[in-house]
Amino acid sequence: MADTGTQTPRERYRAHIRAEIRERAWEQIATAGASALSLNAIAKQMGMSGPALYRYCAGRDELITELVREAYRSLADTFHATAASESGTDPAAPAAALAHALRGWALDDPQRYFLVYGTPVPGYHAPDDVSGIASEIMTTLLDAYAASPPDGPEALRRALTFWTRLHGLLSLELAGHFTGMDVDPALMFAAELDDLPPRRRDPHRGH
Amino acid sequence: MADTGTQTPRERYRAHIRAEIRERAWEQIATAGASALSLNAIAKQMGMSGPALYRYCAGRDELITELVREAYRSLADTFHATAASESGTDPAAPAAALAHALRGWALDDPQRYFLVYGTPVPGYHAPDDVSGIASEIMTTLLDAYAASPPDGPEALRRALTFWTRLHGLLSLELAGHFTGMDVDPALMFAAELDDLPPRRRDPHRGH
DNA sequence: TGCGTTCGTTAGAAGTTATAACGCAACACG
DNA sequence: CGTGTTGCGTTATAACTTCTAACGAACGCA
Repeated sequence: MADTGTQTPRERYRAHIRAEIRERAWEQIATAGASALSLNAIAKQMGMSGPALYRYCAGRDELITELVREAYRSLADTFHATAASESGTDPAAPAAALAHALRGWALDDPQRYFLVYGTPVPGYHAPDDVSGIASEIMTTLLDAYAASPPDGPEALRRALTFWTRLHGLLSLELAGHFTGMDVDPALMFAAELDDLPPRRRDPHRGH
Repeated sequence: MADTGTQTPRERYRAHIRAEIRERAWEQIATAGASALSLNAIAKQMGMSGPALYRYCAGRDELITELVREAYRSLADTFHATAASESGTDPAAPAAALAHALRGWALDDPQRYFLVYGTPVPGYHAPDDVSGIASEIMTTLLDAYAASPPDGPEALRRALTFWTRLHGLLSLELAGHFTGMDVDPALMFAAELDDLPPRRRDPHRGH
């Protein structure tokens, strides 16, 4: 993006190292969870010893925040791509396409999903740009529902229902709460997706 | 249960200390999350220094497992109590009662909820008795749905839908993903609860 | 009263995050 | 092409953490 060509060798090197740090961090998170992420272990894996890593990242929390940002960005991009590729086809389907994209993204790396939608740390507040990406994701979903009936509040309600229902299903599936319970998550997902657009399209405001 | 009267003074003392340990642990978890739980800090809070705690609990993981068990047990008891108190009243309502009980239990201590349904640690497997309590919870929910139509698979489907939808809503609410999004979680919850029993072929009573 | 169990202590090993100070290599500039 | 500044990686250190080992003292039971 920002003139990659006019990078000094040092900037180039820094970017490379930082990328490798994030890469190793993702590996660790995938195998042992975010709470087990160790800067020291990453440094040793990269052949350098301990404090050298602090040249490239301010600390453990900053690195995790960067990974959270990367995860949000990844989901936002996935949503954008599916929304774009689905814009020409069946105008009633974009929500379904987003649903499948979400499930694929979640199954692709469960811990990445949990980094976005998992247990929050009580004190922690995400930086502004991260919540910006979060609202970007929500907007993409909202657009998918605003397409058919150009109705604000109703589209929001549908988008929220999409989000909460699919998240409930995915979250429990990824956490392994369905194991040994004779239930096919993929089938459940399909069933919920089928139920998703509330059939009562008539003005059902009264609550 | 097992003759509390015939406790030796030492057993009595041990039980008291262990209870205080769990109490302090819950305080820490509520304010800083489970990943920040520190045995050392608990010991200092209790006026004794560090390794003394290892007389009462095998280690950090064992303590967390005990808290997870306590959380599961608490939810199971809440469900049992709700189902029992609701057994005499409206036979179509027990699921709704369970739903409100679940939401109350979740809001009462969000981190306790996440200890049960939050981000899992990839390697960790809960001990048998904990998964026993989990299935006990599911059975209570299942009974609430098996009451009206004595139909196995359909009751399971409804119970699972109850679980996944309400968990999705609660999980996102407790994690704060609705903040700044002009949405009332309580209203959303009521709306989802209203949509819950799929009204396809309900012989007794439509909604 | 005596004896054994159990408790809480301190000491220590092996980790972790994170900072400070130092030497050296690499880059940039005259 | 040399020189100087910048930045990288090192080791040392502090302050944590979990957890084990060994010791003395208190407690309970006979």
